[in-house]
Amino acid sequence: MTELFSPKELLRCADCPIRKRAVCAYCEPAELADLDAIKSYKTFAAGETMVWSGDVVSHFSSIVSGVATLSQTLDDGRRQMVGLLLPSDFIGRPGRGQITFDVEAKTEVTVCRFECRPFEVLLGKIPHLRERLLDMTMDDLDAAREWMLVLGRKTAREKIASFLAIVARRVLSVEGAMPERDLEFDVMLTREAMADYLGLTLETVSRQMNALKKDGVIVLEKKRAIKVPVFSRLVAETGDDTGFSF
Amino acid sequence: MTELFSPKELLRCADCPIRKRAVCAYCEPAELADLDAIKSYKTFAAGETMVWSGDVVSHFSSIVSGVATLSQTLDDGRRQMVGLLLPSDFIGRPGRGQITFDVEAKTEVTVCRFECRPFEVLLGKIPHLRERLLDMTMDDLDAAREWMLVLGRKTAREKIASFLAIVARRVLSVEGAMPERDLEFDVMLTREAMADYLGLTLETVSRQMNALKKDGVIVLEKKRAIKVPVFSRLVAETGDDTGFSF
DNA sequence: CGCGTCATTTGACACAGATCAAAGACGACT
DNA sequence: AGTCGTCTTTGATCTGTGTCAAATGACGCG
Repeated sequence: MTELFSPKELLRCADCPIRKRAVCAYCEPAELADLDAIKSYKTFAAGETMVWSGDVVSHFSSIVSGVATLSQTLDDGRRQMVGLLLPSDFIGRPGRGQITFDVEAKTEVTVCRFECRPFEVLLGKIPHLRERLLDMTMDDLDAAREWMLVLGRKTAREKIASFLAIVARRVLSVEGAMPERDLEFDVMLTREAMADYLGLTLETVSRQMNALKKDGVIVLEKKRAIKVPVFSRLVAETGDDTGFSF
Repeated sequence: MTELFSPKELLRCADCPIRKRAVCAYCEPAELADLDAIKSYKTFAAGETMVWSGDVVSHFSSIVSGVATLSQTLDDGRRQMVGLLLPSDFIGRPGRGQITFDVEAKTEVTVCRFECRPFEVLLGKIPHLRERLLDMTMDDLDAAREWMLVLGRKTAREKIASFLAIVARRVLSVEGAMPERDLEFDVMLTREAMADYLGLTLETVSRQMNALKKDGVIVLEKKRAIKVPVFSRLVAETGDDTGFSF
């Protein structure tokens, strides 16, 4: 369980990689100090379940690095991912003790976390915190609704293309600008996890990935490492020209 | 375009049928007076589009009576409903001018609405309003995520059963207690709208409704009027015993 | 009362994606 | 370098839903 960030390196919020996008994004330095006082870091290993559905959670967390997923399971084992958590995403629901989804670390994940009660107190004290939380929740809602269109109405090929386009946008927007050509990134998920996200089987995911590769839409170098020669070509395969905001 | 509620009847918030569940639910009488001062009512005919995707909206609205839907359309006409709006549901996104979904009245709909700017000012002034809006948004997010499981992993029969169970819970919770046996309600949607909600075709919806009827899970009296002899029997058909909170 | 419109049902058939099965690939560990 | 476990690919079939088409029913209107 090696750590990408040691607690020491991160003690100062000013240096935090997610400072500008996390729940604390709107906070002034003085307000940040209040959060700083109650925060701590924790790292989870790849594959570890961070929270089980139904658990009473003790902390709210922001992902600092790594990738986690939110998912639901039916009694007979059918599984659906309902959220993809990347750096700056928030986990937990102020006002509710419970969480109704499993949260799993797909890579090693480091979170910045706050005990529920103290955080809820700050929520009452810091308007900027509330505003950011509401904005993030509304963004999540929009993303979930975009995804319902993908799940309900798109073909397997369109689902894969939509997924890759979303991941490309999100991963690369964390890093900075996104070029139209020759963009490269990693899908950090197994074919099975992609299938769970897309409402498909892993076999279908594999076949469609290879079909997109054969058609030159993507280049697969190391199974998970995707290269997209022309981004608009990928977008054209998603079925809708209107891009996602996820 | 007959009106179920005339503006006059509704002038006083204290008498409002959605007083306890709408965005104003947490407000004190004094706070309510501020909202009262900027509110107005509007009625839409069944079938009317209340907002087009991409529109810059001038008002935020709460549904007072009737049923509306939130939906997205792909270029080639494929359609997915992403929200079912019943009395007390809120339409619009403070902080964003645009809406990215079509909002359609499926029955005659009366809304209580507020101009965006004045409402946003009150949002800054009234903590109870903010809190309620955040709670409602989080409830919507949970509902959307539950629905992703339905869209991604359930069979046609399970989808129909899930839909009926959700509508039963929502419609009847507005009216009061929900009995286990012999509950009756109206699905206010056509087979086509149900199909759009469930990611199915209207033919499949029709077939599965009749299959559930043949198996005695539901009784169909007038196409849209559903009777459920034993509610738990319907829930058993949804594929998951863990009920929905929608 | 008959006509037109719209919602719904029913039937026959096709196909996308699921399922079942097996073989490769790749990395980690000894 | 070899072995084990996990992830991925590939092939052969099956099946749930979609698609196309037409009949039936429900309701308002002249």
